[in-house]
Amino acid sequence: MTQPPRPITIADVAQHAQVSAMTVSNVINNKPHVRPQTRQRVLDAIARTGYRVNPMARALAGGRGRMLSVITRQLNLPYVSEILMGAAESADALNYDLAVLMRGTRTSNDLSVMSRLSAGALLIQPDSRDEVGAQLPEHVISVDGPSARPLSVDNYGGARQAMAHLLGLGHTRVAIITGALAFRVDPFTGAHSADSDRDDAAERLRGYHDALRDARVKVPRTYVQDGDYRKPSAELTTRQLLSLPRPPTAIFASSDAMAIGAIHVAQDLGLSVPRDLSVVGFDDFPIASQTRPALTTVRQPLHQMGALAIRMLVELAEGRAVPMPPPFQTELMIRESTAPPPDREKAP
Amino acid sequence: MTQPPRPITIADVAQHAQVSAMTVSNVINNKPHVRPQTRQRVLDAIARTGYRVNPMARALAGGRGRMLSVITRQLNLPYVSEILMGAAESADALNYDLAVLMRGTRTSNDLSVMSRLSAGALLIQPDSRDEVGAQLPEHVISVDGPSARPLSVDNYGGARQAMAHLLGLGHTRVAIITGALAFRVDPFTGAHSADSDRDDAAERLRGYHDALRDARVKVPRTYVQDGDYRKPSAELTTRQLLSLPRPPTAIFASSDAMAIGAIHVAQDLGLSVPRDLSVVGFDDFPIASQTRPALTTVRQPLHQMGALAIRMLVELAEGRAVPMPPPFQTELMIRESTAPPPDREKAP
DNA sequence: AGAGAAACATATAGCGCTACAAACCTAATG
DNA sequence: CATTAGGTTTGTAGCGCTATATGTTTCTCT
Repeated sequence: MTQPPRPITIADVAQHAQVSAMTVSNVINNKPHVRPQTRQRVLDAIARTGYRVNPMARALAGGRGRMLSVITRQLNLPYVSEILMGAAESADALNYDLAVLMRGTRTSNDLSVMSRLSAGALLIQPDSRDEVGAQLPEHVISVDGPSARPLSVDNYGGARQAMAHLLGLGHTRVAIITGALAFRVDPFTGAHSADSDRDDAAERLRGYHDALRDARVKVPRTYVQDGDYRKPSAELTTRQLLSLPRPPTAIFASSDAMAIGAIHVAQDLGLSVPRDLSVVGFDDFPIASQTRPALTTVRQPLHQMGALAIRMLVELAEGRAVPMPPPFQTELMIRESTAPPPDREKAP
Repeated sequence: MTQPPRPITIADVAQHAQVSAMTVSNVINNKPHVRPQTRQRVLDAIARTGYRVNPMARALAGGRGRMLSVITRQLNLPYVSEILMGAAESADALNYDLAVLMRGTRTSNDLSVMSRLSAGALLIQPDSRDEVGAQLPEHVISVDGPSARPLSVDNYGGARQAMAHLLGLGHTRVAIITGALAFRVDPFTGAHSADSDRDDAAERLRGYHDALRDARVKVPRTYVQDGDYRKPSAELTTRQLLSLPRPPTAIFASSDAMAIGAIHVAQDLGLSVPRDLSVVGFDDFPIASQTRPALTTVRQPLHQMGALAIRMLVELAEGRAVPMPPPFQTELMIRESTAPPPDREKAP
């Protein structure tokens, strides 16, 4: 067991440079009032000794580190990793370090680590009352969840984009597979109220309804099917949709995973996508462009959101005020899974 | 700007419990020699005050925290996130916290944070001389890269599994698209030597060759095509393979992404997979089972590797010796992209 | 040249925690 | 009943750094 050599401290550097420890500290932190010549001497000593700051000591002593953290529950979701990569890029550019913390099942004790060690935190899908969020709201930004500073996507607008595309193509029989609608059913009154914090699915559904209404297109109630963002739910509901007496000619799926599920079911039933059925997804995950047919989908600017969140965090950390940006706009990625409805090709 | 109230310290708790700070520390750390009654009193005080340890102070003072870190460069790769999720699960079960650090482009200063704050680190695809790895090798385990304690997958065996399957199906015209072969070409002598640290691709290729040799199957040199693990490279080479005068009836792709690329090209050329062409991938990423046809592929137990790495790290952290496990065995996931060669169906 | 103001450098005092060793209690011995 | 062994508790002394205040220079201006 090799004993790691005693780490170099600020005092060692001070000795080498023939200055006080404080001066070394001042140099490290780019404080003013250090003569260039002295600064250089210290810098040399740092290089010579191979000194590195101990962020813990620094944090303990009151200074905040140049580290930001992202706190999330899952990691293997494209949703999360997209945000993360945007955040990482941005952090790198701003010369901050990024730590990703996965909170475990129970509330993590050491969650406080980062909240103290880092200058700020980005929360992805935080709980209603996330500890960090509650404890130091002024250094926290959240995506897809409540906090003092939530970043949001214009889900409603995205849905309208998707519907405008479909409607524009001539579809009138457009179904939707919703995301997980976050309704809480009161066990006593039976009343169910939307969880206003996590309403992406509902917003997309609203976009669907409004688009239909504005276009004066009427669809049967059965065209609205509940999904849960995941593929199996879409497979089930697509089968139901396609076995309807008057099946839809287009499906707006509230996630890419569900869109892919819908396409697979359609193909299994001998239908061609997009000739017989158009499908639009939501998210634009990396797979979306890799499937056959490549998926037409609503792109969420997750990468940019991650990047912006970090930039805002840095602003906050460095004491500047930051205005909250408006909801992020989505972008419709038109690829191969949508086409005019078969009717039209026959009719005119 | 609400000033966060001064955080509760060990001293506050001590005062509440009418004991010394040291006793509180002893209780927190489950040290022996604390009377149950006293312990309880302290525990109550902790609950009452809402005290939480300050991991930085603890780390500074010499104790190592219950935190492990994973250090990686990328996050949006299925490869990485699979390992990560395994690690997260395991860490959670062992009551450790997990921090994921993304090292930026330059060597991160605060990389040392975790190496000091955490009890150990798992390095994913570390550089040849990663700082943490070099500085405290006794607390580091790596996956897919050099370190004192590298975890490895039996790439050779995996390739042989894939080939045995193909050969068993009756294929004799089997091509391979290799991964990124890490050869370094000496600019002077022209000699090229394999980078022994990152030899996955070469190992898979060796498995391919040996399987062919053992089965006494001869294939033209053109059946070995260089890829780089990514889809575009496979699309290019598959086109070449299929335009050969005697095209292969099966392709062993060294990654799932490349396998999917191969399938798409084949489909574009009007071939049916697996009827006209069998394709085997390597990795078994989540997408593999979601494609049509679902991909037959060699599964790397990444999840388990992540989980084991953490378990080993905990052992190391707690002072026990851990033997290095043998290379992880792969598993062939037989799905829909492989079938007997068309020849056979005609011939007999 | 001397006063005052900058600019520069340094001592001091912790941040919250844990080793370590010393002190304090029991209760079981001789 | 003093002695000792053992468990139990508590000071003391930092860990490496920074805020603050307090010295030093050095420069500027009259």
